[in-house]
Amino acid sequence: MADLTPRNRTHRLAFERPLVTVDVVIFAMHDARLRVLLVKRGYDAAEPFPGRWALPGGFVDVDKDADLEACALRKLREKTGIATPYLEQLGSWGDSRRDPRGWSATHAYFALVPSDEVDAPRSGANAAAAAWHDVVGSGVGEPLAFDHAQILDAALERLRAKVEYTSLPAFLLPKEFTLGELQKAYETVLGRPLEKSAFRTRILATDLVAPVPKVRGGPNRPAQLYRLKSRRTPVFFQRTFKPAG
Amino acid sequence: MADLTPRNRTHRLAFERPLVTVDVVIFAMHDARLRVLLVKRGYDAAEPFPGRWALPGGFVDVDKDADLEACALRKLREKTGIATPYLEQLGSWGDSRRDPRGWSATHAYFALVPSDEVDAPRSGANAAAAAWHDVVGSGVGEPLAFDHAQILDAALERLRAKVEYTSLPAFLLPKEFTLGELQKAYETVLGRPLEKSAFRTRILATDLVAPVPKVRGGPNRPAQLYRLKSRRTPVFFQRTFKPAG
DNA sequence: TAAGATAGTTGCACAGTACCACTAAGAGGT
DNA sequence: ACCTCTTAGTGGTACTGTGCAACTATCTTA
Repeated sequence: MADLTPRNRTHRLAFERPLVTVDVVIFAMHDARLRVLLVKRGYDAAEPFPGRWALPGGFVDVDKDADLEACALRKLREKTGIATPYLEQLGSWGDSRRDPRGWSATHAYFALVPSDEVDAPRSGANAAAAAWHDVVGSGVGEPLAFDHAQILDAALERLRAKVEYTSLPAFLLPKEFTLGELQKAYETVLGRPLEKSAFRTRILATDLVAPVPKVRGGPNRPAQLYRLKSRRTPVFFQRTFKPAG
Repeated sequence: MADLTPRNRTHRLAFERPLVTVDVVIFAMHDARLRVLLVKRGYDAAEPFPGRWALPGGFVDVDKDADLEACALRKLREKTGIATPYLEQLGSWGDSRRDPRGWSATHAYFALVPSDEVDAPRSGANAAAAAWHDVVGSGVGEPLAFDHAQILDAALERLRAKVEYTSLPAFLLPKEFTLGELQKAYETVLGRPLEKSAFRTRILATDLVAPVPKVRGGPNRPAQLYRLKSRRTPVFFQRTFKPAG
């Protein structure tokens, strides 16, 4: 306990180093349902959690990855082909037992991808092993590899909390959308209905969207189409939607 | 690029592993000033950043540390003697260049410690090398080791953002405090004055504090003393203090 | 007794949401 | 042509919490 500045002791570099991974929780919305992309682990019994569903991720490659975010973007691009999603660092989980191969720490990110850019996981080498899963409650209804269920739960909690006061659901929609569709996205993530009037007032009072000179037709009154003013940066509101406490 | 499931490839375990560290941004408030605890790095020129101030932290010890949070708590306890602070994960920073010894990733935490429990850094082996620094703007007015200035900046940004809608400043105060002192803590962190009336209404409307049957005297009207109902869990408000957008 | 200082309250204006009712504009059936 | 259904979009009142400012309360010190 005398060593208060371990970085100063060169021999520490020879100490055992933890495993370092990056995992990405990728959310999308299809048919008014929130979904998350999972990959199925191989059946090689020598590997941990064979056959289990897991978050896309893996070891940091110190030769390929310039930094953690680049590593997360690489995983996401490999799985979905999307290069510029909304990407946010979620947190890190590290302990001696989450991976049977040793002390490991994972850096978790969560991404929101537009529903028109990924209808199906990307075709490719192991693409058959990746699939969208419906989110039900705080998970996907089945156990996941490692502590990924816990990470997914944290991602959902973060997402739902931020949806109360940010424009995050807009990143789950295609480039052009109606205010009705945006409200539906909010309601899907939150799991409760919102007041139409207050919702529209709030959205239009911010600098979030701009109308495009088009409408969406249908078996009823056409709706004005909007686009995001910024495809990457969310807007923060001053209030939450509904007093909850 | 064909390998989409690197965890399934055993030989990866032999790959080079990044260095893994934990750093803690420890905030306290003394005399209505926000301060952060820093440690001075040794002067051994073989080590990176000799003589520079740095955040308390160091390598994860896979034998001692059960998980990341335990590691952060260990660093904090070694430096301040405090065992149960408010502790929140801040984020992680990892890239190939932040540490000249190799690809490294740090897990950063930030802690809020009560002003009456740490007037001075703990005495001990290297205690002389630890000191409280006044926060000015987004830093401490001098360069720090590694990317610690960036981490400190992120911690301040997070703290100031959350102070707008949470009870975090309460964790910087002693066990018993007046509402005036609490308001002063908010104002110190935010750097702007708040309305007394609205502040009191907000605080008392939540389940944050309970009065203790004591008052604090002085050269004026005595003030009611309060204590936190929960010493660890913050309260979230529905609104921010002042519309800013 | 007055002055000074901080504690704590009260009243009014204003902003934004909740709630709810209303109008608008299309498709499709009769 | 008309009615109905459906979703888009607007308007009006009530309520809540903050901004602002003035007011009262209670202590010490001179």
